[in-house]
Amino acid sequence: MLVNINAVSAKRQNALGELGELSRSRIFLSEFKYNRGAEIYGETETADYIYQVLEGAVRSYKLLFDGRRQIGAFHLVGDIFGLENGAAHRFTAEAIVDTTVRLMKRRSLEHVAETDVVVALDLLIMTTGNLQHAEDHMLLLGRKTSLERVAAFLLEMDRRLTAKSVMALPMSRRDIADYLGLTLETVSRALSYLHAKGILGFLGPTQRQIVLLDRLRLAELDL
Amino acid sequence: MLVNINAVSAKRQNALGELGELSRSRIFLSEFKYNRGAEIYGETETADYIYQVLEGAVRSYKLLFDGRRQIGAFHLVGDIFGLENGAAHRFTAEAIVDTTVRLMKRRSLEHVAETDVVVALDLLIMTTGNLQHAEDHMLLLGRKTSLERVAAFLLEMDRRLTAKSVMALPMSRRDIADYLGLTLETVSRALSYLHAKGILGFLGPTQRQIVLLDRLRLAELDL
DNA sequence: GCGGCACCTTGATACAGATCAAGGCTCCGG
DNA sequence: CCGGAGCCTTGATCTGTATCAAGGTGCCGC
Repeated sequence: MLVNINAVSAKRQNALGELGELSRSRIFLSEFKYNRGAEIYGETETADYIYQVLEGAVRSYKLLFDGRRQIGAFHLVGDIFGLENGAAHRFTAEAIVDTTVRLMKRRSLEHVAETDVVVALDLLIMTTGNLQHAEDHMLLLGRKTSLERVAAFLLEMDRRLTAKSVMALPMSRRDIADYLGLTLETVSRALSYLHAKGILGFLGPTQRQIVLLDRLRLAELDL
Repeated sequence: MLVNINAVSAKRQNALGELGELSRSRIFLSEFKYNRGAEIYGETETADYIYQVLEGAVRSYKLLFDGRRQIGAFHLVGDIFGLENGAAHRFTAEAIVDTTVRLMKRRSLEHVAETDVVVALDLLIMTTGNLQHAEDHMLLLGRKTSLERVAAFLLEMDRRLTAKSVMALPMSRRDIADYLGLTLETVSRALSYLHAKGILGFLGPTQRQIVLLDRLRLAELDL
């Protein structure tokens, strides 16, 4: 559901690192805001738009009938998502916190890609990046222990989330668990263990602000 | 390692369903044969060629330092693999049985893609297909039970392997286990359970020939 | 400022699947 | 025909993670 609309407010000049040629074509239409928890699109819905996170964070997931959930990716500031190269979305996307996205019509992008080989290759590069992430995640989900998974998660977020020393995780323990194929209790225990070992520290009153105190030992835990 | 070379033996006119425009450009160079168990390329090797299976079957996998293995995909007759869109391979590929592949230089494909938008879009379609498979497999590895995984595997092989009523699996129980994130014993037990329930039958002296007797009930076991 | 809710941690117990172990079958080479 | 290797099944036991349970903390609305 669209919660709040700020159409065509082009004041933001965000870092478009991965956009390549797309950033040069003026086909991003407008901004939208989604409240925390709001659904951006549902699995199997027709893919009319693609999105870029300007502020906030998004989770993409699949559900089984009985409610088991697998989060395939978190989308952070700057990330592009919803790029399915097909008629229908393959994940449900939800705002984890209040989130602003920029969006464009998928058909106009397709149209450009059909004639402009540079845009087509940009799409290929982005899709390849998504594929590589999924391939690494299969190894994690199929063969790593709970501690290895949590260590890998922290290192991924450390790399992606910010240059600052403090990691402000937007997602809950349950989100992390559903990303790592664990339960929230197991995630919590792994984090407590890393805390006790002096590998990380907690900051705020909530436990979502984490400082990595020993990236080397953390990396040794992720094989 | 290349085991046996049949260069430019173009006698085979295989079904190239997924190749699209690529099948029309005459850039597939030659055929190679790999013995059962032979490595086609290693993880992190530079990706000089891309491959199509003409006969046989191939497994693509990642290893952890202590030997834990995750197979990301099986490549069957007609499948194209080794398409990394980057300098280095991200998996190790091995022949599961004696296997013949057709191969082409990656650079010549890249060269064509840089000018021909149709070829670039073909590459995008193939990469998107690989991504979709990986996304579904993340759900399986993260959230499905052992029985659900084995049921999903059988249905996938039934769909991909042959139109015939008998499924001749080229891979061992250990390969299946490493694809599904299980042990070979758990795979064996799940197959025995499905046999006892009358959902499948075994044929030959070895247990690799399987007949699906009740696809409907099998599909109900895969959520 | 108080009550309730969302979120997190920690402890106790249960269980699915891993591990350890044994034996059977087929194939192959001598 | 025999012996051994590779592969598979089945049984017994173990264990990592899930499940069940209780309690703590911060935050928000009234």
